[in-house]
Amino acid sequence: MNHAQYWLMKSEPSVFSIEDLKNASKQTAPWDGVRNYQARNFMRQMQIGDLVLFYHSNCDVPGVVGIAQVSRLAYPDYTAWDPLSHYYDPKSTSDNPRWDMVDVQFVTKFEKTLSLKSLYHYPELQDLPLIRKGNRLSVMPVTASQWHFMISLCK
DNA sequence: GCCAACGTTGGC
DNA sequence: GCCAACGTTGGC
Repeated sequence: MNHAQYWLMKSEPSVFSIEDLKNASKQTAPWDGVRNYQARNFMRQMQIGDLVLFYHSNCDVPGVVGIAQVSRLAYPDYTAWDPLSHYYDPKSTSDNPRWDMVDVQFVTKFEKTLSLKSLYHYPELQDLPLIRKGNRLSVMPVTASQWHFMISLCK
């Protein structure tokens, strides 16, 4: 793997959890439903093999729960075309798709959740968008040093 | 369930 | 292009 990039992606576990990814066919699933341009643009920058911190939001203990890797480059999010989908967006058409997604594959689940609350304590992570006040970005880049620091916290 | 922060929409 | 209104996110 050459020059993998690092990312963090949020999901509500009641909708799609790391367990769901682990149990999915080929332990792989499309990261659908992103409806934010900045987040979409980050997904367009992803490469096969990029590593992803899987984050659980809107739950008892919000935090990083494991690792996934990008297994397919960005392609149109077809849930935007499905009128019955929660993610339906009539402004996205197959001729001119507005939203993209990537596929991610399960890598590992941490024994303990790396809680958001604990992450606030570390100056090493002060520039991580996740812990900036009011940040709601659901897909964000993580620097190599931030990545290695967070991984070291899991040991 | 509350609500602060933020993004998007659309009238003008 | 401004900006008020509105909808969503997501921690608490």
